[in-house]
Amino acid sequence: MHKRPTINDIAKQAGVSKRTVSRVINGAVNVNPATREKIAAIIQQAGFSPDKKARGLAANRSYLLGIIYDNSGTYYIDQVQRGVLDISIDKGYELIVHPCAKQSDNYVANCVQFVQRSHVDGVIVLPPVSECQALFDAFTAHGYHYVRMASIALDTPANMVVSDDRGALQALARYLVSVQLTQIAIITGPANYSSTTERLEGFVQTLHSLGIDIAPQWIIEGDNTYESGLECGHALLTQNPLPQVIFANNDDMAVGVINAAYALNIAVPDRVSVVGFDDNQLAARIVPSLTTVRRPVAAMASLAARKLIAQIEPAPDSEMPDSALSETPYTPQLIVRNSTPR
Amino acid sequence: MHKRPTINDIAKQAGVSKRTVSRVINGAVNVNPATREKIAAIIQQAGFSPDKKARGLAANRSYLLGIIYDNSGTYYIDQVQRGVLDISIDKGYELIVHPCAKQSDNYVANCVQFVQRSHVDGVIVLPPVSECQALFDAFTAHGYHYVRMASIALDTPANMVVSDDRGALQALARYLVSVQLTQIAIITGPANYSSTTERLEGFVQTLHSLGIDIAPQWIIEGDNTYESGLECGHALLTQNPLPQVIFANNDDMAVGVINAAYALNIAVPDRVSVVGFDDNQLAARIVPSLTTVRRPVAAMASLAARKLIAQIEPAPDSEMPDSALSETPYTPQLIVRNSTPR
DNA sequence: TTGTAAGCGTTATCAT
DNA sequence: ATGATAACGCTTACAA
Repeated sequence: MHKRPTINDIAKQAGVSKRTVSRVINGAVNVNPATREKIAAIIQQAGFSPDKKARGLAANRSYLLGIIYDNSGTYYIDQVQRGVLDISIDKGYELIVHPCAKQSDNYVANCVQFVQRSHVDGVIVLPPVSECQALFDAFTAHGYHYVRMASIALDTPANMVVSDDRGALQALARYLVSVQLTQIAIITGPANYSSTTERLEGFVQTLHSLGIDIAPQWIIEGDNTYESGLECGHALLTQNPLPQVIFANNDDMAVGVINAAYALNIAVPDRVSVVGFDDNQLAARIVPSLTTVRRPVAAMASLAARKLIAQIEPAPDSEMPDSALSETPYTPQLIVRNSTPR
Repeated sequence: MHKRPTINDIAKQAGVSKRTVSRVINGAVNVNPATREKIAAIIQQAGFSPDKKARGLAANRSYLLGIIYDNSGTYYIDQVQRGVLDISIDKGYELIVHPCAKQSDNYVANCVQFVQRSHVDGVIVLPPVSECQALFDAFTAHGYHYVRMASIALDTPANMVVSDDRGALQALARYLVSVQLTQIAIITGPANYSSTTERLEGFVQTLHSLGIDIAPQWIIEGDNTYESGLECGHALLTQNPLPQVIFANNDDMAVGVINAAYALNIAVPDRVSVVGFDDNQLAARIVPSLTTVRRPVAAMASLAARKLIAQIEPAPDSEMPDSALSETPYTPQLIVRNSTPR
């Protein structure tokens, strides 16, 4: 690595003190416009950009954001990373990643240690890790900044970005009823996830309000994996009579159901329809393509980044009005494809 | 964020100078064992870990590694990230991500700027970005450290991690011939990618050596996207006679072919077999599941991290023998599934 | 509007 | 074997 220009080099070239250069860098107000422009030009021409570690050392910041996740699905993760970067880069923050193993029981300590050693200024936490209250108790105890992404407000607004999964499943319920699909089975996610509850309740309650109730043996619990979908799908599809529709708590399981149906020689959607949740890359490409629910993941991640940075940088004034961070309710969208009748 | 203990706090507590604490942290030899243990205990008990930015400021390092990619597929990206972290964390480096838009024509400048502003100590570059020579000329000119992942040695061994795609397709050719599948069509990747050439040549030449030649109209160029697979698959499947097998340069395209076959009501593998490359998450889940080629992506990424760190930290001695970085030839593995006859 | 100087938490040089 | 002390590149009181 070659030597990069420093603030001193710029100051020397401009014939001013480095304090003035610092002012220009940070957009302070009290600088002579002529001086400012001159310095800006030199900075530009020299390709200078302030050293984040030096800057951070002085300001007690790292200008690093972290992102913590386990098995959120690679497509989801990728979208979150891009959504966060869309915002953070402009604000001067880089993004560092921390995949963790939620099943290992020391993962709270592992995540705390990550924040400690990496010295990130704050972290964005994806589901299902975002549901682990113990983790955020620890973060709070340490005074760490964080934003959680989830399907329900588990925390203060400043610490949360929420998608309205409940509303999405209300819409799905209405849609299914509207196309006469009323014998419905459900493969839920793990019972202790709030995403599971939100979706299940939104679905079941709306169906109930429309006069439809689901037989208890048609609600079974999966674990959001493909294998689980395969297994639960098999269980459901070997019952008699068959449900008209199976809703799986996510696309991975829904694809498992489609595979189970295929193995049992049950045509989708002719004999049974399948609906998922996520709209991941499989959804559009599986045969038949999957009817599912899509959340605006990248946009949600961008908001998470904005909220996190707002925490880190106490508003200098009312510069960033709260409205910018207000809850644009992130309403997921129902995507109807070929795994339900047209 | 609460105040963390610093080296001064530790020094004070231990009743020694901070230079001595520094020695303990860095495992210097000239320290009294008793002193060392005492200090180590205090560090442990205080939960102290040295501040990377202060350390980096003094040592002219950031202890940050970067990873640059475009559309390598989210599953591939995720595996690389985890593979890199497996190594880098132990060596004290965090990982920062930079998705970039290769189609935008200023992306070389964009990537250079990323390295500049983030002050990463080095970057790992994934295909297809890793094939862009202009980028690495720029990196070299700036004196940046990098490692490229690709299907052929485009650079010095220290800067490359290579998978033997050519060998994998030789194996595939032999397999197909062994099961009597000899009327073969190919959907290649973009002609200017070396991965395309390696796979195509390995395949075609081996087939030729086995007495089989491919009709020119059965070799068409795709662009590695699902949509392209759909389109090229349709083109191939509306010819008469039909090929027995279609090899697509990656899984996304192979899944496109399967969808095209489905649309044309052509049974896979009964009337036509399909083979892909990557073994991404779709491959095992599409119906029928896809015969494909799997590279040890995480292991390759780990090696890339080791090579990169070796560049950054000039070997103190022969501590890390070159053998550790030697080319374990990364031979991909043929995965036979249901899109070819059993 | 601009500059001086101290300090952020480390490592590195040179003594002792 | 250990310790002063000066960097590293920046921000920030405090002056001028």
